[in-house]
Amino acid sequence: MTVRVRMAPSPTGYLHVGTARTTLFNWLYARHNRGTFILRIDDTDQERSTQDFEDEILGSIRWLGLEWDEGVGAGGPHGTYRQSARLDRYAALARGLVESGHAYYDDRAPEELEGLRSQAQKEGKHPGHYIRRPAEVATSGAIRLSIPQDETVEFTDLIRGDLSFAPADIDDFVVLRSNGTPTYHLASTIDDIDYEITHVARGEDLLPSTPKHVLLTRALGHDEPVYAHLPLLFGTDGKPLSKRHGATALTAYREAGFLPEAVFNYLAILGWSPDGETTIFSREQAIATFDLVDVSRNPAAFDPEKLAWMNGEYVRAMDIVEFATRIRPHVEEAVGRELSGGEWATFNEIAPLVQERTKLLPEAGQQVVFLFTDLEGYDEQSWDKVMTKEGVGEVLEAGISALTDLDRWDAGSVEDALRALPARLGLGAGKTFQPLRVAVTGSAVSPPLFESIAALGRERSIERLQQARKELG
RNA sequence: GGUCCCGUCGUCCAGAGGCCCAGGACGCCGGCCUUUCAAGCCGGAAACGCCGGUUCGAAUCCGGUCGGGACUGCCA
Repeated sequence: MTVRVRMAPSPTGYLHVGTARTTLFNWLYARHNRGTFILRIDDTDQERSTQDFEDEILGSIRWLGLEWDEGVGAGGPHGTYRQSARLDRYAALARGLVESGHAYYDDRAPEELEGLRSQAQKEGKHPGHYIRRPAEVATSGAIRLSIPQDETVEFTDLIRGDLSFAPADIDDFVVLRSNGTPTYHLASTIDDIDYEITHVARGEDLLPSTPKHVLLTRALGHDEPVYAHLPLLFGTDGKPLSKRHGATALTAYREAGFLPEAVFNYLAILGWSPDGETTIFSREQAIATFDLVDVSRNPAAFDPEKLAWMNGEYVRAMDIVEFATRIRPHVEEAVGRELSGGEWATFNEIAPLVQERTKLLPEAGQQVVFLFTDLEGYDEQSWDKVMTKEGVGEVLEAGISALTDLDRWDAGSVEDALRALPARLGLGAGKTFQPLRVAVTGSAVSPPLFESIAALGRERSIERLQQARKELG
């Protein structure tokens, strides 16, 4: 039997990192088993569903590299893979359920139902205990599934093991609303049957609904798929992941300059690992070893700091040409204009040094702005810390003459010339080089000094040293 | 309130009765390297929620307890 798994986002919001991880695990499971990964759109909620959200979700999934084999945009033998196109089918099957005696019409008023519920709660019982088929069944209204009371519902969860639910704790839930539209339970269950889904891996929040889906599937005359309920994602404080923990939309990470392969790796490590030692691994390695049964049962905290560290690992592991190419947009963004071919050549000279100290791509742009824009002043802290010291003026002057007399202009020559300064001035290396750094780059924090000066060029380097000398008064 | 799920360092993961006075990673602390910032290297602090039981032996099995979470809609 080939594995067929699906992801079924509702286009009513952005792709949440938790949903992204669920998608990732489904994808990994399909790839590991050489199965089929299906993408379906659960857009029964026409009010809240939008094309923009759908585009955003699909774009995010593609960005992560989780291509799907069947479904929206990819085609397949099951039509549009959009629930909004299948409303008639859901309604027809719901009515069939009434005919076969598995379901019944219910036209009781909301207030009446509410009364039954609060009564059940008052008595410490499950609402299902009261929301049952009335003696007098209606001939119209919503359609509820009738839960057989003589049998406990049992099924196996790949992650949690054998689970069982007492029928009294399952209410006769609505499958078709009185307006004829299906509930999530109905549409999702029918789709899983029609699309021949073999494994349903979803968030643990759906676990309490699973016995309903099992019963519904059986009432429809089929065997239920294998379920796997993934632990939910939390913040590092143990509270459910929300805005106050930072961005929860995957696109926010994309825009912040995270690499898709790093996000992929990080999401995978939330609730799973290939072994006890490995933290960084390729998608091929993940595919080779992934299995749903190995997924952790307890909730995982999404830690942006660890993600950032991991992103740095991926940035540094990147091929230098690729790195230089990928940060171009960020460099131009930081500089505020497009760069010329010559400027790119300059940039490429120090790109390897920038790469080493980059965690997020946009930071890389910040590191090189000094090369392509005029210095608009100095970083205040840097100035106070290094430029207000005794002897800074002499250092700058020595630097100016050392560079002016240079025959050749490259990092090595610049280094040779400047290395001689500390001894000549009777100062420590730091006392000599830091003032030069601040003068040339505007900050006490920058890429390595000699390479920076070499890349800046003789004329502009000396200009900046003179400018700083002037600022000193 | 009820049903269900979960419980190893601050965080993620490893551990499926002796290999564990618990291992790897992020973060943190200290050191080395060093002209800055990173990176790298070395070292350190840091956990089996609690109580019983089973067993020669328990992080691993059982029970209870406490704590956290999800669900409890004609939302998904």
